[in-house]
Amino acid sequence: MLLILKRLFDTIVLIPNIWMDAMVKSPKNRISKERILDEAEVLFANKGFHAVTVREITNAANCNLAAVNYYFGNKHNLYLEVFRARWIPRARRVQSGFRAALSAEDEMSLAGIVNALATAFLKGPLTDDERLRHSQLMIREMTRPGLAGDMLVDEVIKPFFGEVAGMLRPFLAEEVEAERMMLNIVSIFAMVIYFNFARLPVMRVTGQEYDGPFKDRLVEHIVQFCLTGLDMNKKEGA
Amino acid sequence: MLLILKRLFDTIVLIPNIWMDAMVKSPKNRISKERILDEAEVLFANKGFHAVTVREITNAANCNLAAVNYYFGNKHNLYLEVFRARWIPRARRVQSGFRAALSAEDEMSLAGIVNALATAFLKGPLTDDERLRHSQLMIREMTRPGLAGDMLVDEVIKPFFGEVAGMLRPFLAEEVEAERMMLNIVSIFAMVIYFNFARLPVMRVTGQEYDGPFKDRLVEHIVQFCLTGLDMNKKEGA
DNA sequence: GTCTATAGCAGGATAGAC
DNA sequence: GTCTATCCTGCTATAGAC
Repeated sequence: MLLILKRLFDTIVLIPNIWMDAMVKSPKNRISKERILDEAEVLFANKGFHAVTVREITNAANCNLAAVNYYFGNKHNLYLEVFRARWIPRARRVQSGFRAALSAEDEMSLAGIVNALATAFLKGPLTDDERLRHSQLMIREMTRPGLAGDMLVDEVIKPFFGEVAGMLRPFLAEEVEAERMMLNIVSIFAMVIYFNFARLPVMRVTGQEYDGPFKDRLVEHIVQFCLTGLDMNKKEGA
Repeated sequence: MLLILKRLFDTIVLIPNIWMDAMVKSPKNRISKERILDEAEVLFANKGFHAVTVREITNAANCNLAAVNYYFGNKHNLYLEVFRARWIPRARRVQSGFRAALSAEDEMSLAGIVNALATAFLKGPLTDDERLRHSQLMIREMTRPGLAGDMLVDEVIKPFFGEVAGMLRPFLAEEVEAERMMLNIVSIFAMVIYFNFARLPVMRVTGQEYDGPFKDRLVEHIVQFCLTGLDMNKKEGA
């Protein structure tokens, strides 16, 4: 029991500091460390934290079992670091892609904003694999908070939602108060995220592969649905 | 020695709490098999297949470790059985709720269908806990196919989507072909499912608890968003 | 910094008493 | 059907050689 308490204490308090020191003092072997982060992200995204073993990671990264503990202290810390060093920077890249697409337009419009959002997240700067990993990790953290979820919401999602809110504001009626504004933004994201991570049921239900042409149709659909809902398909006079 | 201390600790401190929970959640008069299914579902929903141990389940169900293997053969089979015996019947209850709500209306309408869908899934026949569990399990299967995902799509989702498609058909233009029809239905579900399982970020971003009044506003928002998109909030003349 | 070897333990599964 | 006792695999984490 003392051992257990000690382990707990180490995990929460001591190891992160030790690990920070190691990172600051020994920036030599970035390469192994980076490979571990790469492979760990893929595996964590595919299978989840508990389903992945450290052996699996180090084998995939073609390095020694002990390397994870050497560089990251323990498995859980590696998981957090995957978010700090991989997920968050990638989220920022997607956001930059969104801003770039917007600033390329002649003038801002509701359709332009929604289109830029859907495009950035479904076709944006990421490779297809990256995109899948990204949303899988995100979904995992949303369904099971406590591992890295808070960091994710506070540092990435909330600020970005605020930014988008500011962009939409001029186009929406003054009566639309803060809560409704957020619900609208969340709804756009719900669509984008869902079509990203729920490929399997979407493919099964539509009978389509997630190839280029289909993704183009998806973006088009999402933009139209977010702008006008089912209205766009309504029968004349119905 | 440490092992003995830990066992002692478990026995004195942990077991009584678990036992009390078990009395509340799964009264002893339910036969063991049912109690195991009840507790297994809660745990699998909260933590995922790999993060849950058989010991955890049998403790929560207030029965013996060997019971899982006796009744279900192994852990994975128990997981599948949770879907067969709990998830699918509950999904059918939700679907029945949807049909009941619809048949209570004077005449079918687009708004009526969407409203019945959102209501059935967000306020419908389930308790709040059931609803959360239900969507958590669903999301897990969607992000990680192979455990029970196929069964779920084939036996529940696809047939239901077909049914909804038949209902929407009369209200949509003839040009709307099968794929676009499915994308529309998937989109409605994306909204409903997202607001069900992503409570945490939604709460963090809106600053609201998922209480009764907020859920009413959610349903209202979802219906409006699905019917008219952002249009409903658009500034006059924008 | 990298690797081997291993401690120490949790977890799934089973045999067999009752 | 239920329980105890136990096997044994495979895990994380660490010690210590090089």
